[in-house]
Amino acid sequence: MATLQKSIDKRNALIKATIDLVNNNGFHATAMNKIAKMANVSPATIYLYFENKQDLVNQTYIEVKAKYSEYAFKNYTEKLSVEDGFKHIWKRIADFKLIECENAFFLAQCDNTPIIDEESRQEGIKHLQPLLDLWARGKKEGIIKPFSDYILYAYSINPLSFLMMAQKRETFKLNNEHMEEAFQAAWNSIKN
Amino acid sequence: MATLQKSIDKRNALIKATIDLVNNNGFHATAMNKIAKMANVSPATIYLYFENKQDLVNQTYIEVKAKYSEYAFKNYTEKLSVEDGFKHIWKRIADFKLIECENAFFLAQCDNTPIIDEESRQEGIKHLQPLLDLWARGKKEGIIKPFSDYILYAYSINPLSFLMMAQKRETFKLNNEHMEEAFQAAWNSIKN
DNA sequence: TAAAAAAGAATGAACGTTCATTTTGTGTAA
DNA sequence: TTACACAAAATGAACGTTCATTCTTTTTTA
Repeated sequence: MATLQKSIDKRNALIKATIDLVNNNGFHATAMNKIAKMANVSPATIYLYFENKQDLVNQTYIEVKAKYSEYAFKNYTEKLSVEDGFKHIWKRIADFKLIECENAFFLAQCDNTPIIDEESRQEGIKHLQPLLDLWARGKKEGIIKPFSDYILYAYSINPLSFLMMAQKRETFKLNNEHMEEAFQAAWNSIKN
Repeated sequence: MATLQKSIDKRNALIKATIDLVNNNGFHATAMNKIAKMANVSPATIYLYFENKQDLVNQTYIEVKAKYSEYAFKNYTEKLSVEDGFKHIWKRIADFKLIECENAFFLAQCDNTPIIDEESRQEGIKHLQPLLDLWARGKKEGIIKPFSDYILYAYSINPLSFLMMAQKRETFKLNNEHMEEAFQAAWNSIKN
């Protein structure tokens, strides 16, 4: 008998190519053809790994989103004070958006367009729980304003996406001083 | 001699249809065919008003962006104090994102994807000057933190886009109380 | 050697755009 | 006021191209 296994490398190459091409051309302008070529694979091979184009982009989204939240909570522990915990997570997310900016840009694009199935989108949201828990504790201790989580996120985390986008477009160059300012702004907007 | 004039109504209908379809399907998934049908026009007619599909979406972007900044600065005067002036503009922008949310959503999509020519994007940025002037004054008077305009924008204005998106996806329902909270967060993040 | 994996060519559908034609509206002559 | 001429505006069918996907064949490997 012979059971080969599909190469994880090929799958990774396909996902990487998808991110790259979608980032630069958008989802629908990205041909399966091109994805295959960039991944050094035949177009037909894609369909051994993914059901169709939509499935490919959905899975890419979920994978990148998982990588994002894993990165965000690396080394985080609930033992930290609310302020320290927040600063830790905030800095990790900031790093991700700057260092893994191709991944972050892909997420931004998915989150601002109708290319991702609602189901996959919901799947991606789940991972932020530790941050929500931290906020709940902060509110209880009177350290964080009693705002809805949506507003807390909009003002403390999401602005990093805007800065990343400006950076990517090369209309703005983030340095360490900017980062310090940005964190101040974030913390001031949510702290009590 | 006979000089008919192309109907402005038709052009408007085409732009409206473009916004609607691009919002719901994305740029590349929107066929000229469908735009024409929604605008009650022949596909060929589009090419009397616009060079091609890219030109159509570029012009739509510029038009919506102009409407946005006109809305933002309605009734604003430099005679207001920095805080009052900021609150005025902020509320106008918030209203736009909630009331004209189809327009706002279209802009968000354009600003987060590569569908718009860089040239058209630059064209759209110009209009925010009064806000930048206000910030410059605020910094000089020591009322606003000496942050770069990108950071001020990211933390005080851009979060509204995130809230609008959540609202549009019906995962969040903004009410007046939320608005008050959001303004507080915005002001706290930039005030000295 | 047998079955999974991969390949590349083939396919039909859908796309943006153009072409040949018809319709519309206006200035002018009767 | 009417009728005509004519050019701009508008049309629907048609075009060539490109796309996602599939089919058939070849390659790989246990």
